[in-house]
Amino acid sequence: MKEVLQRRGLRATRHRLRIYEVLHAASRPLSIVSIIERLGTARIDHVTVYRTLEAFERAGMAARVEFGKGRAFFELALRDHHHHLVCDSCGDVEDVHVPHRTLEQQALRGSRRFSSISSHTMEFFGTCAKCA
Amino acid sequence: MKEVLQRRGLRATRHRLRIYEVLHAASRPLSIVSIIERLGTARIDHVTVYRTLEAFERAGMAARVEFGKGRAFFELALRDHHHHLVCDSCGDVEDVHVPHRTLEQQALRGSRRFSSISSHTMEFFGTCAKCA
DNA sequence: CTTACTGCAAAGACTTTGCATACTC
DNA sequence: GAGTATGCAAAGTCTTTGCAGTAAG
Repeated sequence: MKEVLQRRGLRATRHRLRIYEVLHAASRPLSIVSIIERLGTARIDHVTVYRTLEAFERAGMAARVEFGKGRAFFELALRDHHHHLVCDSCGDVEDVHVPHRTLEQQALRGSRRFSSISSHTMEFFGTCAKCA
Repeated sequence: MKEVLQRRGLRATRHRLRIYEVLHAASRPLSIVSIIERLGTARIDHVTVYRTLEAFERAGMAARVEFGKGRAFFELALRDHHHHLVCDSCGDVEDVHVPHRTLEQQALRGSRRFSSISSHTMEFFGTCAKCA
């Protein structure tokens, strides 16, 4: 695990390993607050959490996700590109795979003023089986 | 124009008409700051702008859009459902139409834990012709 | 004249910055 | 030991809340 960080030029401190563990265990995007809660006894300053996630993101280890909730969520960026299904009621998140390559092509084709598209975001909202 | 507001149960005050005008003239999503700037001499308190946009949204007259920038953007919700193409460089926005009905169906089909999908968000990021 | 709207002040939620100290490699 | 990482304090940005005064229907 230390290697994962060092290979990306990051120092493998105890705090960073712990944050990595939390993200790995969650296997879904977590808000900063939620990450701090799950750190439990580790008691890491919130500034450090912000800076660590920023470092992870820059290193391509984590991805930032927005659910229109006005705050950032993070997940490990180990898996392939996917999208999220968010429960309006309980906030639970499920990964979904939707063909998206053609979406960017379609968008570019439908555009009059853009010359290239580099990325996109897509989230779905609904009700999970538990809440239904 | 007053009718548009009154028909929705909102009082047609000078401020609200002015904010409506600004949104209409822009024909693209605007941040609160940008709206206040465009109000020019009107000098409307930012709290009023927030509350007005909230009222417009509740009445179905305006839609809130997020571009992952940590702040809200608003546009009139008069036109049909569409998505946005945002320039990474200058922030310019263009509307694009991408078939999306099937997207929600695909997502639901690919889900294991959700029973229904009610909405989605989708934004594209790239470079506009001007900035290219 | 009743009810909704507005402005001001203040607080709240989330995120960032500066700087001295502590730790990795 | 050089250079990064951390904690603390403080500030910054965007948004919301409370309340008294104002205006619309």
